[in-house]
Amino acid sequence: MDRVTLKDVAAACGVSRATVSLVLQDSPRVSALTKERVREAMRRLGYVYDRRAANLRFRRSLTVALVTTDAHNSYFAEMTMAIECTLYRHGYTLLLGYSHDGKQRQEKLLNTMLEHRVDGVILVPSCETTAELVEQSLDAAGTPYVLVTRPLPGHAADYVGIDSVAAGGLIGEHLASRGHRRIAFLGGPSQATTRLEREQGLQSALAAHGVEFDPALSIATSADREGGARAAHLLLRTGEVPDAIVCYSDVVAFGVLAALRIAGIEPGTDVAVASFDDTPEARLQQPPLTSVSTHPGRTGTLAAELLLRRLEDPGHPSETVLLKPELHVRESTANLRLTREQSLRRVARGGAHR
Amino acid sequence: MDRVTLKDVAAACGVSRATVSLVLQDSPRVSALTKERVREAMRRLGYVYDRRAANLRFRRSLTVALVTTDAHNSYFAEMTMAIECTLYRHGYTLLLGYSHDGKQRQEKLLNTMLEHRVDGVILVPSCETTAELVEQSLDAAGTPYVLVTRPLPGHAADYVGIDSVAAGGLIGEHLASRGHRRIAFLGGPSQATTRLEREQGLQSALAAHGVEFDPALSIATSADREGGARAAHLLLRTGEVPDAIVCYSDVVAFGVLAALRIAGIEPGTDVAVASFDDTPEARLQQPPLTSVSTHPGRTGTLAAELLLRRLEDPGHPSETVLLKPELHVRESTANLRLTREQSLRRVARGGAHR
DNA sequence: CTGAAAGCGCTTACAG
DNA sequence: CTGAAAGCGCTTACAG
Repeated sequence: MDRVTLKDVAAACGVSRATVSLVLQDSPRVSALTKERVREAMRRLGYVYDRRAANLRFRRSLTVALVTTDAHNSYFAEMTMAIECTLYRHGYTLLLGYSHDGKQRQEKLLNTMLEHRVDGVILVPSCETTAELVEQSLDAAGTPYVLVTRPLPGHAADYVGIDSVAAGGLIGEHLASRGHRRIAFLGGPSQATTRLEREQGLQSALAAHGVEFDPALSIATSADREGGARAAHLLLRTGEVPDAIVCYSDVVAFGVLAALRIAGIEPGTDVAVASFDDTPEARLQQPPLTSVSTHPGRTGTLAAELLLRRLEDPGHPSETVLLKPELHVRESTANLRLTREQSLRRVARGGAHR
Repeated sequence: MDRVTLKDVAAACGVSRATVSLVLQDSPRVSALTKERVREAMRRLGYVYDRRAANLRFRRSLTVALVTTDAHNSYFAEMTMAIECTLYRHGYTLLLGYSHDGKQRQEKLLNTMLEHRVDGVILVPSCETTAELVEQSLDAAGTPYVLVTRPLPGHAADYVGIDSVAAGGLIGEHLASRGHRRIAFLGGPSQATTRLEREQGLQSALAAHGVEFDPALSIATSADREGGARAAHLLLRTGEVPDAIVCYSDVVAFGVLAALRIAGIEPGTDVAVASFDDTPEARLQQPPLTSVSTHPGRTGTLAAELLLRRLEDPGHPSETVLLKPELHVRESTANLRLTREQSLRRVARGGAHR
């Protein structure tokens, strides 16, 4: 038994395929009676609309591709859900691919998505993605797209992300104003724009308080738990415990916390710890983790909305949306009793550092 | 400028569309010289293969739909990644939809996926999904599918999940053997098969140790952090702190831990806490959480493999794969010093309970 | 080794 | 209000 098509439905009610097609679109040009008869036949025969065929004519597929790095990080999971939700509400279906932060895999995925004739693409650029790469694939194919989370320097396209410099600044300001002077920045891939920007913001804010950021305390690793643990090890190997540790992300921080404890250093007591993302898990740590919210849900929603607008109006000038980060101070940096003790140590050590 | 099609490429090299199509498939029927010429032209013109059109003829779309509940839970995030990875390796692209555990939304999503003519579907059935519902949509359309994570009683289809009864049994056995007698089961939707099975396994294992499970201590809520907190409140309102709390999932446990602390009850010290999923976050709690691994990655990979096999061989008898759970004992239940103290209390209270 | 023709399932002007 | 015809971009026998 073959699949039921428009032709079968048409034959079953003695009308033409054109009429059935019009019923499908609920066109006012078809009488109510005919509509009812056709619809009844569709139900009876178990007809399922074939969008591929329709889209071939129609030149729209009502699909959007999301190519992202992975979903281990709950930031990306949140963002993905928000994107799907927004697309769903507008009748679009999501095609999803994980690049695993690999350039080659990303290229293959983008190509496949284009072959599937998605109407648009939302891309979290993998680590080594360059502006040329995107131009050669997406722009060349004339497929609208939005970049998310990681900016691509020197590239004019719709972009949604967090203001990473400001995010770094928030933490720097917070730590410096509490008197911390020796501050490490742990984890995250060294090439990542996000990392560079956060560090830059951190550094500027510290400088504004007369605190110099020591590049030797910036240790780049992968942006996962293992990376955090590794960075913490490398830091401790220098024999120095800084006043505060800023982690590239909450996930990195989890690894850092574990490594510190193994080394007998109590986070929040012996050293302040702060990070980026403000995942739900950050709140649940012991001590609860000071973290800068990067608004994954809002980012996803905005990205989808920006893309949908561009689909409607391809000529719309490209737009960059930078969300404002928010600092959430928790016990990992806010325990006053402890910071007072630390202040003493800090003062005692002060001369050696400057 | 219109999109470049086979026709344009054919015209550019003075061959027919058929020949270009054969080059695309690297058919041995075309000479090497012609192939090179055609490929060069495709590059030069920026030709992008249109799978929709190809599939319309070919009757395969090389796409698979995943309809799952959400991705807040890192269990589902892991599973989704494993599915995407396996599909990618076999040349399939993933269409993704989140039902948010809603029956209606799931139905709409499934319908859309069928309209997109996916070759197969991987479904995490939403809460109220019945066997009939699945039969009316997926079976009626003749689209192969695999059920994941949540079984559908009385339904013969490919299924991959964890043996939830065994999982509950592992925790029951562990807690009973440590002398715990009053044991609560918190969180998770009451209708969920998974919940029923875990509770059943828990109850049986306790019974084997002569411990009776009190249904009054089984409190169903949503399967998220808030649900956990709510369940803990309801439990504490009875005025009793049980010996141990079994949580429906790690995420629920995070809510329970927070609520206990707010109430001045220290998890691991005043009450043992265990849960299901063994997410990376469980290890990172204070105290580290005893949890039963439910193998999300393995589940996803197997589900995709089962579906791919069925796509190749539609007549293959349907198969149920039940993964064996694994108990990971950590400090939340394993702190011996504490359990000894608790034993005393327990003994002192023993008479009152039985 | 290559081409002309039919067809996948739909939609869209154009007639009537 | 409804139908006949062309066409979306590809593939697949069938000829030559």
